[in-house]
Amino acid sequence: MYALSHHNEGLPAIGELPASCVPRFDGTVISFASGEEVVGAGDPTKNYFRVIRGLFRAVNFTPDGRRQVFAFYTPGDFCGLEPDGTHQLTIEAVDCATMAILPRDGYRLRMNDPEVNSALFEGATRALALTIDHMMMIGRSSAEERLAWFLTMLAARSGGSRAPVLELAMQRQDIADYLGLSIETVSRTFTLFKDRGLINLPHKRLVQILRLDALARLAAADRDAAPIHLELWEPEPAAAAA
Amino acid sequence: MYALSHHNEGLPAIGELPASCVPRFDGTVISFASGEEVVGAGDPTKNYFRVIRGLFRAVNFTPDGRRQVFAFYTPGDFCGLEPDGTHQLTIEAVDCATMAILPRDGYRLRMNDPEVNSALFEGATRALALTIDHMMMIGRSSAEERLAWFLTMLAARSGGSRAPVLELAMQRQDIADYLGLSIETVSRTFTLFKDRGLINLPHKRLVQILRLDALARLAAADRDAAPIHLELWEPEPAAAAA
DNA sequence: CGGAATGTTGAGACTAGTCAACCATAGTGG
DNA sequence: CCACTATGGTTGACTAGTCTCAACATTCCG
Repeated sequence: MYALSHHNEGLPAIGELPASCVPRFDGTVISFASGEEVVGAGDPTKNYFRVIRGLFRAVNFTPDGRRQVFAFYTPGDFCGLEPDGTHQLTIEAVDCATMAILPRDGYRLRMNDPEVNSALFEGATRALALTIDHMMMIGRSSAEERLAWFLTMLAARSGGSRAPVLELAMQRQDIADYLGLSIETVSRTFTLFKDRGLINLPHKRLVQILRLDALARLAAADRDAAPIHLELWEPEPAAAAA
Repeated sequence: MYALSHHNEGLPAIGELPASCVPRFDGTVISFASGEEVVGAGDPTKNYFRVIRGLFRAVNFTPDGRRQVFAFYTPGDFCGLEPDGTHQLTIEAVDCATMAILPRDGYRLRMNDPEVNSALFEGATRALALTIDHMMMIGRSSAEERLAWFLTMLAARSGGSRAPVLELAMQRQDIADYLGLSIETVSRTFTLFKDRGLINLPHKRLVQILRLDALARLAAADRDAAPIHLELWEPEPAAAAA
């Protein structure tokens, strides 16, 4: 369990949050150290969770130790939306991060509140939609396509910039287990992308995207597409008017 | 779209359904021919669906034609639970089958009905749970483990018998695309299971499970488990008391 | 500076994919 | 009733991509 060790050593309290982050959900906010467990597989499903700060991951293990990372959760993301009495996934903090704990009982009592309902339902269906993509990728893509998909997704999440610099909070093993690859293959594919000029790796945890267009095309798993040329991915409409 | 061609040629009408199948959901029931599309990827999300009879599949394609079967739906299953304005998945009839069409508008109007809400939410989270398993399997399992997982799942769905005979309504290509394998590998693995005495294949579409215990162990992806011995999978408690 | 953890690179093995031939079954029409 | 065909399924030979194991490099931290 997440152990009520809310050691908020100088971390921002709930007061600092943007209002949009915890709308009409009153929950306890708890901080987790890197690697610390929020819930473990098999724990009773007492709460929902919402990320306040930092990065979390949902993982699952086979009996013989193979590991699959099911999702990464960033601020604003809901998680813990599982049916039945026990959690199927373990949720852990990737780096030092904070989470709002939202007791399920409270929601059950408010089952008639349409806003709560649609928020929960929306969360579940949105997770489902993402998972469809994820599964498609794992089931049918090459190593290159998988990593390209991952980087493209991170770039999209991180906001609008056309050549974003991504800070990878997770380590290679997490990426590998998220993409269904071995850590070595992930590493080799990073190197490959660097050698091809698609990215820069100023630091192991820092990825500068140089050719988002090329990555996006790879990610789309469209092997019939033209083999990459140097057009801008999304020319500014303002500039185009000149 | 699903074309209002409800050609109910001698098929059971909704009156024949067990009451539990369409509880308090009043929708039009439509029949589909084998391979016929219920909704296509990109169609607007106007309805939810509930399988009445037969088998449906949810599929997705990459731009270059690779195919992934996301799920099979059997009677009682909900589907069409997707967010946003358009469907991500194509839903098709595998064999000749019927589906209840449940207009979303109707549900929105009944957002305050707690029963409808929990049914929808339950459907979404249950789909999510299944998908977690599915993804774990696709991401981290060998061909043998995947097929064992598939057969074990079908056996569990088909009811209690300890040595069930499964009728596969779907063809090998569907199984392959569901498991993220090639059709040849699926075929070879069937043959392998037969040669090992785990199953019998009286007909291509008929699988007799001989060693559910062994399949279940394979499916659990537990490579450290004892290498299969002939204990009964689930000895009858009554018999054990003797 | 030393040690541990993390990441990269290389060589070889192995699983599953691809391509191609073959087989089985179910219709269809003479 | 029997070719003839179409479809779906199986099998074999070969290939390619990824994993495994091992060595090495780098970064982090005490």
